[in-house]
Order: sequence, then structure tokens, then C-alpha cells
Amino acid sequence: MLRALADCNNFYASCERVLDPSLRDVPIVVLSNNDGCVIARSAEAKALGIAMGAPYFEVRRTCEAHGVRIFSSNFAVYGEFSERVMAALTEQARDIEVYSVDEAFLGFPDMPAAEARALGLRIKEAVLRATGIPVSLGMGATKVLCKLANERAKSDRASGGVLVVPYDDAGREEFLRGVDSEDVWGVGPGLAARLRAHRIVSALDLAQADPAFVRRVAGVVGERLALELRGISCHDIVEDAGPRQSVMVSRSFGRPVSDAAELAEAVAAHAARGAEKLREDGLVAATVVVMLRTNRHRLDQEQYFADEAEPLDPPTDDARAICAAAGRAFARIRRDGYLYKKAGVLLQGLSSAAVVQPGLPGLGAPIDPQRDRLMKAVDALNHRLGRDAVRLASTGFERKWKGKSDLQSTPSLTDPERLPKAKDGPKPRIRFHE
DNA sequence: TCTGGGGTCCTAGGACCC
DNA sequence: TCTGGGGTCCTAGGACCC
Repeated sequence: MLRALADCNNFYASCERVLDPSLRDVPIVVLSNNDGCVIARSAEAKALGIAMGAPYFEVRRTCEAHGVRIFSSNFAVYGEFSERVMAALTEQARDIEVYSVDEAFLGFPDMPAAEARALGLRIKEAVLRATGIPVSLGMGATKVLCKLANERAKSDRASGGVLVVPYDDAGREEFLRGVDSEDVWGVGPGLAARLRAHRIVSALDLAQADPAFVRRVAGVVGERLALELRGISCHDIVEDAGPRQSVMVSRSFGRPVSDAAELAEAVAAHAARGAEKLREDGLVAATVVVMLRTNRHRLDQEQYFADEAEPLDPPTDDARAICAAAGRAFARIRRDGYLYKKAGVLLQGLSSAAVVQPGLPGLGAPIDPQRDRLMKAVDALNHRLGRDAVRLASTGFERKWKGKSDLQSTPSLTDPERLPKAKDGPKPRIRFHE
């Protein structure tokens, strides 16, 4: 089966450019939470040598010297663009797996390889017309090959943004020749070192190695990669990923925090936000894990990393129960004398809220209908009035630990008209949370 | 001075059971 | 001297990804 990976080019930077077309040809950088790190760059910014993940304070001078436009990230807006891109792609393929905010795998049963390139070009054009976002397409027999092809489509201008890996052995091997095994999707530093130790250096080496041998040195993960590189699919296109396994809410502080009350507030705020995410997805959690971190970059300071779990019995999505449990875990691991940099809350053991039925033995205590109505009312109010309009007092009001994100292009965007409309597509729903 | 946030899958080892 | 064996479930930690 012909498969494809459609991946947006410089996604967050491209979103900012659609919001403000005058930014065409201007170098753009988008920063992470707290304006900490570079998480997206336009082609012009990449050309200036600004690295992905670079701390902003390290590249600030370069940015200023070259007139780079800097943006704080605005994930609510990028999420809207993502939905539009995925909607446009859905019209183009029978099977689609939304893999991340800016990429999707597509499946085309019965499509001859000879027609792949023309198809890819049509898709690219359709997405650009519908959303303003440029995408690249990598196409081939397997996901791993599509991933490699996509990277090459982006770097090779002659490709026109669409590249197909040949189906015949000779053509595929030619494509893999000279590709470092470390550049294969799923091969990180650890796996690459193990492969190198057995003289598997290039993607072609990996494709040609005996799968049983690869399995011994690199496990089932490595074996699947080797097979995929040979054009044998091990990773299907999964249209329905199923319910999520965990919910994570964590933030670095805007400045070091040592005050216990301030820390407790941050933990409570993250726990409450986690509970909100559970309710959005109709899930309940059986465990909450609280994490505290000092600044790992400050080698001159005492370090402390701690995780502590607390059961939620019965499993719940109630912000009060989850905050209380998180508070207990927090009290057990909090230590005086450290400058904390980050706090987080992880919710695990997720199951459908509907399964926890009142009165069924073995499934915990019956749901309290009052409690359920209260949470629904809070969610409805916050949806209408903005996030945290109604909140638990324990989550704090000043939130002094919050960092800065002053450089958002649309800091208080509430007017859907400000988002350019897709020419052909349905009018997108606009939801701005922050 | 200033270094993100949120996920998934696999494996090894222990608990427990028959 | 001289350990049973095999199965399942759960969890912690590693590795990798966007």
C-alpha cells in the first residue's frame, strides 16, 4: 500500500505568517513557554544558524542583529491551524492518522506507485489553498520510509516538496545509501551506538542486516525499523489511536521558587488543570504523581529531583480530590533549602469515567451526582468566561511563579474574524483558552 | 540573569498464582 | 552441596518522539 507523511513546514512560524502576511520573507522564531527556548524557525531564521531548541538568551543577539521577529508560543492558535490542516488532509486520503500537531500519515490502498508524485503535489496544493500552511510530503511503502522521504523533500529544493521512495529494491537502496542510521525515525543516540558497535552505520546497513541479528542487538524496535527500511510495513496507519494513557501538566517557573506555599499553589494549579483535561476527555485517573525539580543547568546549586505517587481511590476527575491527593504527595517530597525550577503533575491509570458506575462492586465508591454537577458547572463557566474564571482557592490567585510570554502575536485574540478563513473549507470553530 | 512541555512503547524484574 | 516451572500482572525506568 502506498503511504505518505504530510508534515507542515516550520509549523508554528508558518502559523504566525498566515496571521500576518507581511511577515513573508522575514525571519521568524517562536519560543517555548517562559520564552525559554527556540521551538520553531522560519527558513530565513534557520539560515542564520539559529538552532532548534537553543536557549533564547543565547541567540538573542543574533536575532536582534538580523531583525528576526520573535513570538511567544500560542498553542491555542496553533491548535486551530492544526485542525484545519488535518481537515484538509482528510479530504485527500482514505486513511489518515494524525500523528502530531503538524503531521499526519496517509494511506492510499490501490494507488499505483507511478501516480504517487502527482498525487503528492495535488495534496500539497490543496492544503496550501485551504489553510495557507505549506506542507511537504514523503511517500513510499512504509512509515519509516515516508519519514525519511519527507526530510529529504524538505531539504532538497528540486523535489518541489514531494518525494517518493521507489518501490523496487535497487531504487530503494539507492535512496538509503549515505543516510546515517541515526537519521532514521526511531533511532536515537542509544540505539545508534548499539548499532555502530556491530558495524551498522548507515540506513542501508540496517536495511540489509539479518533481521534476527538486528533483533538481538537492537530489540524488537530495531528489527521493525530494519524491516520497514526494506519496504515491509510493521507500523500500520492507525486512524483511531484510542484513549490516552496519561495526562501531564508541568511548567517551569519564571524565577527560582523556594517558598513552600508558592510551590504548593503551583502543584495545586497543575493538578486542577490536569483534572480539567480528564473531564474534557471523559476520563478518570487512579494515580496522581507530583514532580519537583531544581534547575539542572545550575551546576553550582544543590540539585533535587523527586517524583511521588499518591493513589486516587476511587479513580476520579474531581479537581478537589486530585488537588488534595497531590497535596499529600507534595508534602512528602518537598524539602527546604532548594531553589525549585519546575513543578509538575502526572495523572495515570486512566479509564473511562462512564465505566465507574454507581453501586457496582469493585469499581470504587458510587459517583456523587452533586459532585459531578459541580464540576460540570465549573467547566461551563470557565468555557464561557475564560480559563480559571472559577478555580479552587488552593491553586492561588497571584501565581507569582508564572513565567513571561509577552511576545504573543495575538495575546487576547477573541475575535474569530481575525483568523483568515479557509477559502473552500468549513468555517472552523474557534476556541481560545488563554 | 535567562535553558519547554507532553506524550508513547518496550523491557526487565518482582509479586503472585497454580 | 545441588533451588520446580511456567504463567500473568504490575511497575519503574529507559529510549525515543514531536
